[in-house]
Amino acid sequence: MLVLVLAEMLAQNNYTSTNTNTTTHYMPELPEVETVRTGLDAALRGKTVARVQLARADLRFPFPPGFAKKLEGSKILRIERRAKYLLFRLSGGGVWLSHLGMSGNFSFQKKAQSPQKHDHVVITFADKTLLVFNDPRRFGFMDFMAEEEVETHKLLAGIGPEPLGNGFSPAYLEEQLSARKTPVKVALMDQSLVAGVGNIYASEALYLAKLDPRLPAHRAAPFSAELVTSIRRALEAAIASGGSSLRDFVHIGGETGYFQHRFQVYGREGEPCFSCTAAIRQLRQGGRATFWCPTCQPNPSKTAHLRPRKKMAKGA
DNA sequence: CCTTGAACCTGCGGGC
DNA sequence: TGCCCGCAGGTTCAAG
Repeated sequence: MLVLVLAEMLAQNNYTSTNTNTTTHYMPELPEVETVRTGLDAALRGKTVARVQLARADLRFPFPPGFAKKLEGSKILRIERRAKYLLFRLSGGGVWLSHLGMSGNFSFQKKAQSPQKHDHVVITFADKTLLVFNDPRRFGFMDFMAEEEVETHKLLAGIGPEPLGNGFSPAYLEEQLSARKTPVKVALMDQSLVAGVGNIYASEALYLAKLDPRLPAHRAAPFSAELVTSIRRALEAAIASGGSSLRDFVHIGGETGYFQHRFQVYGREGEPCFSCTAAIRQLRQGGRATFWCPTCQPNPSKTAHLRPRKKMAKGA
């Protein structure tokens, strides 16, 4: 049953056989990747890879040499997430790493269907079920490594603490923000500072924390406790929404509430703030769109005096 | 070291 | 209808 749920949920963009729904884009930041991970883990755990077909030699990067052969014959033990990366742990000690980029999409299929545009990887399992990776923009990619290489993998080694883990403490965040002049919103999107916070949830978290996204990071540092709480709340709410849509899907029959997850500010320029009704505003920071409420997230010059207290001298 | 901006690639919606 | 433009979840890289 869950298999059907997953197939539908993950095949939003290229579902063909009974597609009557509008196409929805899903946005692979941490909550979305975590929801995908949950679904894939439930559907694929224990399955043996029989065949891997690549429609091209590269996505964002070339597939590693012998990629298909390294997967074939292995059993999927479990699927983990680190930042926005998926790690498929395989029997034999191999790890299949995957990133969804901007438009990557895994769909699970009970039987082979006619290939769709941008289907780049088709994996057939021993039980004849299939997993298809579709990615129009090809910002996604895949890699393969031995499990002992995970910690030192070039793309994983520099990633900051998981925001929902213990390593992401107010003290840590304050230290990190204090050393930066860049706008706090840009800082939160830096994967070396904290893992998995992307363009949407950076705006959402700052709204919850009532902080102006333009505030220089070092001036936001005193509010690190609020920021940690707000980041976690924003991410957890979205994950919960994804989880509930997984459960509810069977009853809804086509709509995934997950994709209707309501954002407080993202994408809502000109619309009323849900808290104060002021018009949500938009600006560009580091080339990306930022959304904020000018009333609930007041100007830096007005927040300066709100500093709780002077920072205590550090050390012994 | 930090910071900024361009680049990667396709699809879509708005304006004309 | 169609063309052109800007924009979109992420990350890497070069240059300042």
